Amino acid sequence: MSDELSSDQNHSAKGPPPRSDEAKVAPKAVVNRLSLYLRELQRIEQSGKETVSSSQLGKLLGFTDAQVRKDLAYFGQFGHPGVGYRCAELVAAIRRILGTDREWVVAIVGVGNLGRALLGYKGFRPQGFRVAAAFDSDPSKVGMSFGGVAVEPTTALETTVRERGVTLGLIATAAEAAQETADRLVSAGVVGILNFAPMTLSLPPGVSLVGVDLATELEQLSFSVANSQAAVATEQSDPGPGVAR
Amino acid sequence: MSDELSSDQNHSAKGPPPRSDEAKVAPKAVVNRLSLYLRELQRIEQSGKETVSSSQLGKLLGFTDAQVRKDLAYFGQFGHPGVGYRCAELVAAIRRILGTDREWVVAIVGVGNLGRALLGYKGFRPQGFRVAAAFDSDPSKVGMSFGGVAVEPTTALETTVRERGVTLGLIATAAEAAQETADRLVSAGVVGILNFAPMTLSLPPGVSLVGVDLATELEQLSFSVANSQAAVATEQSDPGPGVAR
DNA sequence: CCTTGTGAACGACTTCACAGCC
DNA sequence: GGCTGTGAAGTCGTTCACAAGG
Repeated sequence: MSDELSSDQNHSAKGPPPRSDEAKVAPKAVVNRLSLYLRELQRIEQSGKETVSSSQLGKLLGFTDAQVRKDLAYFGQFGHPGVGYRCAELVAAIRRILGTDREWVVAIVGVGNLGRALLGYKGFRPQGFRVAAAFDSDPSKVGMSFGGVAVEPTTALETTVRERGVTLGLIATAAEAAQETADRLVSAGVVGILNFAPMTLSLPPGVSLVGVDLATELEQLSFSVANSQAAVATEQSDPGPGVAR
Repeated sequence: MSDELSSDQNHSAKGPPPRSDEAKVAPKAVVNRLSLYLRELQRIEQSGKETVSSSQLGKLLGFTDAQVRKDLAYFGQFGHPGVGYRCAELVAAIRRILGTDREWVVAIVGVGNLGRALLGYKGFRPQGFRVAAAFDSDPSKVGMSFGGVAVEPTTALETTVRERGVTLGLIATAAEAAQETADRLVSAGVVGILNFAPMTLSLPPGVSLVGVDLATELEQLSFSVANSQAAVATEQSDPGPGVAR
């Protein structure tokens, strides 16, 4: 399957300007940068500044001012000419766009080194993600608690996920168990999966997937170094230019 | 993106087609997929298959056959018409391209939950990355050992990095310490950094950076779910631009 | 002045479609 | 028959540059 869906139609013949209101789905690269903007804005807000201009924000992240404005403009008009963007306002707007203005209940499957790190990670809560359950098939881990979450046997996955209203699943199992874990999470009602297992998953339409493979990330770095593509990429996705000089 | 290195400047006015030979640097998106192809190929090889066609490989990952062929063609001719690609051959070629046909020596700074997970991660070694050092500023952690690597005080960073020939640094510190850590790694000779701290880093030109922010990844998932952009992409991160200078 | 929002130009990436080879 | 490599066409994303607002 291809990644995008065919969601929106496009078919303007030629003559009249296609006036499609609304519905212009945002490029993935844009959404990626949105997270970066949010992170930076929260830091700026913390420092007491009330507003930022697109060029200031851009400079902090290595983007052009035009890029910043264009990105934000995909979702509405948040700026104030002559002033810039008010941090608090923009932070709220971006969180709304990303869907993190509400709380997402997440479950972690696989309590190995990585699963434990995720259970103990302090950065999720403030961004709207609450880890409410953890599962592992190893009986010796069941009953232990990490980051305030008790480990349950994998057999309890479906019932616990349903009972606690878990909507996102985080897979930190071995590659071999990843697909089955995904299937079970989906059947229990999870609508999005963040996969850390070095394995390609296939999911039914309607379920979102984001994958993070640690070895793969290092490979990207290796290539980058081997080709001296300096550049600075701070996060994921997006091709961006910018080398600096 | 400026994938170009600074080597050549561009400035063709208009007239004659710019004839840049050679030097067509691969799109970053392509390099990203290369890692995915590699992972899949290794699995296929393991299963005993000798060859794969672009359409088979594409189907496994959710890409079109043309995409797979085009991606590989950026780097040379690896296929055999009528046959497909020989797995072993292609695996070797991709590793060479990514630069993982040799061993990279890496160091991890910050031995918190995440740092320990990275130290214990079994997936690095087989892909060409050897973790040779770990540092933490907390004296109570110094001397402990994880994944066979002893934790050293951060004060030893420069000397140890140099002595062991570390070339890549992995930052798993708190956001506040990330920039200073990066600066020290760079000054000790590291040429690439994989940053897990939720913080934008700025590095001198010539040093590569890849960033992974766990909260950010979840935000992408959140957006995806909120917009039902199903998608099955097993990708992981990717680049971002960055500041430099 | 400053800064945003945006059409239009530009360039980057992807898909198509087919010639050539097994 | 099956399959790759690749120009050509098309789509998508970024940069430019400027009108309009505080």
